[in-house]
Amino acid sequence: MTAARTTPAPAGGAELGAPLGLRERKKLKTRLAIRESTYRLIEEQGYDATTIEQIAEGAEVSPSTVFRYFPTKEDIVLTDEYDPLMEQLLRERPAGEPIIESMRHVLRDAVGRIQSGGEAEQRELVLRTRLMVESVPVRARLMESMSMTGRIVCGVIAERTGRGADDFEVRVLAMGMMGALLESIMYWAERGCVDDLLDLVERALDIFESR
Amino acid sequence: MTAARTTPAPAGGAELGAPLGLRERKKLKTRLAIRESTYRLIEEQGYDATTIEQIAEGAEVSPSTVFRYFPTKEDIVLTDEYDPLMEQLLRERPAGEPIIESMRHVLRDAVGRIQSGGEAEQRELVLRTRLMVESVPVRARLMESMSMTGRIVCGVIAERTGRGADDFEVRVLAMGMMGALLESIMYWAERGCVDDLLDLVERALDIFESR
DNA sequence: CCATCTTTTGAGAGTCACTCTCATTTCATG
DNA sequence: CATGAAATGAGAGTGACTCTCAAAAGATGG
Repeated sequence: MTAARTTPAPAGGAELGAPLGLRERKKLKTRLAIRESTYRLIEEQGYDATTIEQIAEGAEVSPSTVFRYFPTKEDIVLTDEYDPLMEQLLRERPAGEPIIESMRHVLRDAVGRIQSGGEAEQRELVLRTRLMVESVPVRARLMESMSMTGRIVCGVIAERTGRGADDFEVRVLAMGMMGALLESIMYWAERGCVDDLLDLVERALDIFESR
Repeated sequence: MTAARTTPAPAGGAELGAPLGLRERKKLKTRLAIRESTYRLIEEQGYDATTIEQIAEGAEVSPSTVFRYFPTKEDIVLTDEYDPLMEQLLRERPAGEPIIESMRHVLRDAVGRIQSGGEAEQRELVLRTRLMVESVPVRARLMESMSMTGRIVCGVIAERTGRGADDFEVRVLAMGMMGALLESIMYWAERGCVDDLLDLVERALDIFESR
């Protein structure tokens, strides 16, 4: 759902064959350490009160290093790797299927994956979503990445319909859907993340579909 | 279209009776001076290269004063007073009319107003829209204000349908529409603002309406 | 016109995210 | 183990934004 766009990414894609040298393993660990330090601090004292310096200290790296791994503070919280996954799942759907139907399946899959994943993953999702309601910059960044997700959806729609990804109708449709989706997440977050997210998302798609 | 939310607002609303003392007139002038200084500098050297200090200098005020009038740099460019106007126009539409139809009329009215307005107003619109494509923070701020506009639309829909403004369906619908609208503006901006904006907006609504 | 009260302003110091540069450390490779 | 490449840390610098405080300027009653 959120765009992955960081400098030292985990070696583009999921090359299984790569044995991953010491260097790469260390990078992964650092990246994780920064994230965890950030999550912990934010839960303790909130987003605004948490400085990069504290995050660096907690992760036992220098502030410079934090910025080498994440371009902005918001990105530490928001960057994830769902977009490529979503794109893949989306492309796997039958080409004839209406896009909304495809999205429904894909989202069901994705949300299900998180919910059945580790507890840590769920806490992360909740924290991130909470931040999105509480912090203006985080929300802004999320919206930005939503619009990137929208471009991906555009790509898929375009492929299926034979139209260009830059086609006006395609873009308007995709972003309309994104708006509806984002709002359903907001709604969920505002109510303390206690409702069934999957249910909300599906309802949002229903609403969008039938008008 | 964009939310007005600044500290020294032009005396809330349009109280015609107020004779406007010297103090108020000065504030208005300062506000305008800051805006104009900003627009000029941005056109000359771009958004990022323009600092608050330069803006202040150009407007012949201190940097502190700039922040007293506008909470952030983005707000200098984006703050406008369309939201209240839109809300008013929207409420003036017949209650039975479908919301999309109402929006169509309101937008037609609003866009028309700008196009038939002064040339300065049009240049402003174009500059702002261009910035939205070029600058990440500006775009973020615009999205934020779009979601505020969405809340207003929610309010109107709620009134008409008798549902709460916090009703899930209402919110999803409103934000979906906003997404579609925003994307049509992006589309316009990306193509150099040469197409007919009104036409695009209406098409966006059509698309949104018929699915 | 003056005294007083309130609002607006400017100046300055301070915080924090983020950028750039450069020397040092650390891993990879033959 | 020597050599080259990549990652790190340290430090200085920029710019948006906040806060505080004293000076300036408009509003007000006499």
